Amino acid sequence: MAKTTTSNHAAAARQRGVTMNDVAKHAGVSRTAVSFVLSNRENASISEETRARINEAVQVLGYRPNAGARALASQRSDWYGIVTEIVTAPFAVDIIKGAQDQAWLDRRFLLIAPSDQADAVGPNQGMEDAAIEKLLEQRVEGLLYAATYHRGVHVPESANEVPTVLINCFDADGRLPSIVPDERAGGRVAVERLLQAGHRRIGVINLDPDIPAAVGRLAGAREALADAGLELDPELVVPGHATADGGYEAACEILDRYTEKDRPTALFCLNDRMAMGAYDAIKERGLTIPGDIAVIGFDNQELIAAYLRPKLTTVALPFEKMGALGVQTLAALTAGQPIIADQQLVGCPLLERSSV
Amino acid sequence: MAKTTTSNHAAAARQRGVTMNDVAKHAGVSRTAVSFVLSNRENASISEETRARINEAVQVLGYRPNAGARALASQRSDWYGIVTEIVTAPFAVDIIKGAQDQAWLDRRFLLIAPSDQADAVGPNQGMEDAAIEKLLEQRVEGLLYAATYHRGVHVPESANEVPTVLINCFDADGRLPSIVPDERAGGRVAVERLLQAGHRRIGVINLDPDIPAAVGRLAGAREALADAGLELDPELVVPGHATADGGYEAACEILDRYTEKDRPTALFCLNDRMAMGAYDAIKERGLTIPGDIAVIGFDNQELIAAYLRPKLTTVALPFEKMGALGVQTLAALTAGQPIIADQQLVGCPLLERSSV
DNA sequence: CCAAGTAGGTAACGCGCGTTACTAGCGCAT
DNA sequence: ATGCGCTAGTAACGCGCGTTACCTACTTGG
Repeated sequence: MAKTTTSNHAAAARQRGVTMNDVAKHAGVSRTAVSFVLSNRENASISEETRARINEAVQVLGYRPNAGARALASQRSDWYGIVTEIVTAPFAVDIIKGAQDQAWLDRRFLLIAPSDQADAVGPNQGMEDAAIEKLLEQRVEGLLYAATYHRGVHVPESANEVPTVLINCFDADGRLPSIVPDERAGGRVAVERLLQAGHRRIGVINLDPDIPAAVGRLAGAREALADAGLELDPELVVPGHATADGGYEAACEILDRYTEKDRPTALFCLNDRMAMGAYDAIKERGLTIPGDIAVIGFDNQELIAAYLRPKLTTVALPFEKMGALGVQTLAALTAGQPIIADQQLVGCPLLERSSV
Repeated sequence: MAKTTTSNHAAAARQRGVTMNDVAKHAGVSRTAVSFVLSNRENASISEETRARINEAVQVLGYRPNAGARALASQRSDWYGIVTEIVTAPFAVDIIKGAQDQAWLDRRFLLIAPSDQADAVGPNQGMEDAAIEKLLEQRVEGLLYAATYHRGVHVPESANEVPTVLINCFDADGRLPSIVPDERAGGRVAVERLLQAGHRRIGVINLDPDIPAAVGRLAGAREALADAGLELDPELVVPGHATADGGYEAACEILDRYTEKDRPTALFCLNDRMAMGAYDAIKERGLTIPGDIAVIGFDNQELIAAYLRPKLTTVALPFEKMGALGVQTLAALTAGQPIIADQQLVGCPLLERSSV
């Protein structure tokens, strides 16, 4: 009964917003005392008894601090902002999640701004500027700028007003710290896995050869082969369009080009979408995975890799980890610590499934 | 040159935060005048000349309003909050995007709170409460509560303190307005499409028969058949686990059970993941899609539907639209307008691709 | 020449809170 | 009695802004 009354009281009071003043009155103390207790001030001398009275009043009235007012008075918001090109892109989301989780652990709030409105008119740049502007209006203490695929970017100038960290991309103008996947190590681990399974003739379905992902992954593949005393046969590297259809066509070409003896026994597809297409090409020819041809992908696009049959062994891009690291780096920067490194590389773990 | 100076000036000033006072001084007017100009007040009488001077000062100094202070003074935040179980779930993200875009159009900001931290300890409920609490501390004016799959939910009590709208779920206690997909109409359109293509014997790979998705889609399928003077053969409805493997097994069962003559010529898979498995079963038996067997899915899980070969014809769940509608409904509620309806149904459009 | 507008502003309060400076009371040594 | 140091607080300012009430010219009609 008493409990019901209390909770009703709380609900009613909240309607109009219970303030510290209300709490102070209820506890019979000054608002300052309440503030001291709530912010757990070290050198404040408040007796245990009044402290208890205040805490009780907070409970009874259902007091909830006003984050905006607190930010205004204390001149710090505890907010970070993240702006990313395509909020619904499968990868952007994982970055956001990693950052969000980490921010939550640090008792901070992550404001997420879209930079690609559905009905945006004109160049994307304008949208991005507006998003950053909006975040700065909220007085975020730091900014995260994330790309959906690893590449160089030009960050709007307004980002320079607060500490900024780039995720999954790097500053083409070379001033801002960034966090990117270690593509090279990822390519290496993929091919090492194939070598370990006994494959010596490995086909590679390549991406656009100019992007960092292709450059890094291919370099890693070469390293792994070199370690085993092998070389990458240029003929076995076929270009592919970064889709399932592209992978299908590339796989067809490589499979039909050789006799059964010369045919590669494994395919390293530089992304999972292409691997998905390669599966079709392989199955179409009556070959089995991994019996006749082993396949390894890259990206770990869950919806594909985990549902293909057999499930696809692939190398994961560490999006969540990059997001978390981004927040940590930002925390360090806003705390005035020096930058750890211009560019932090994050490892790409191999995910063993059933296609090798 | 002059421009450089200006922008430097602006950058330097922003460091310490340019306030309205600074603008007022620069323009030689009172802060009130600045406020009037910036908020475009109707009945304020400011001459065109001083208005121009103020606007110029804003430009020169690089003034940016402080959203927190504004919220504090005006007693309205222009913020909505959204809390959803699994931020990275493929569907949740689309809801967020729809809501985000709409909020942006309405010049509002959407705060996104996760209710499923990676390292959450104990029951999920605690996390959700904390997330809502955090949003209320930011003084959001309304709350969106989204689920990743259509179902009944219990919303934490604290959500009652501000207008709340449910998306892709409904209040099991029946008090809050909700927005859900029209599963029945979706099921109907799927089967109508198959009928239109000449199929008369249609297999259905079902979901857990108790969830709203299964109930609605199946009911819609029955309606479509009834309109064509047909009945749904109970034997042709096989239960499936909601994964690719589940779809594979269900499809195997239905394909192997009949002779070529009695075999259904089309499969309605109640989700795309199962359709993905069904593809494998069909191809494995040397049958072609859609030549021998047409397949239609549900959900439009892009990464699957758009990359399967042939691309999967499916019925889309209108996540973005639901998100947008959620924000619109919230806007109406916070404006004091009466609720349009307890439950708003949103249509599920058919996406024609190549599997029918 | 005077009262009554009207255009063009400004002073001052309060939003909810953090923070600094100050005070009142008390025990204790001088 | 006086001074000192300590505990347990409180008064008051300011954060940046919206808003109301008010004030001062300058017309305009009578």
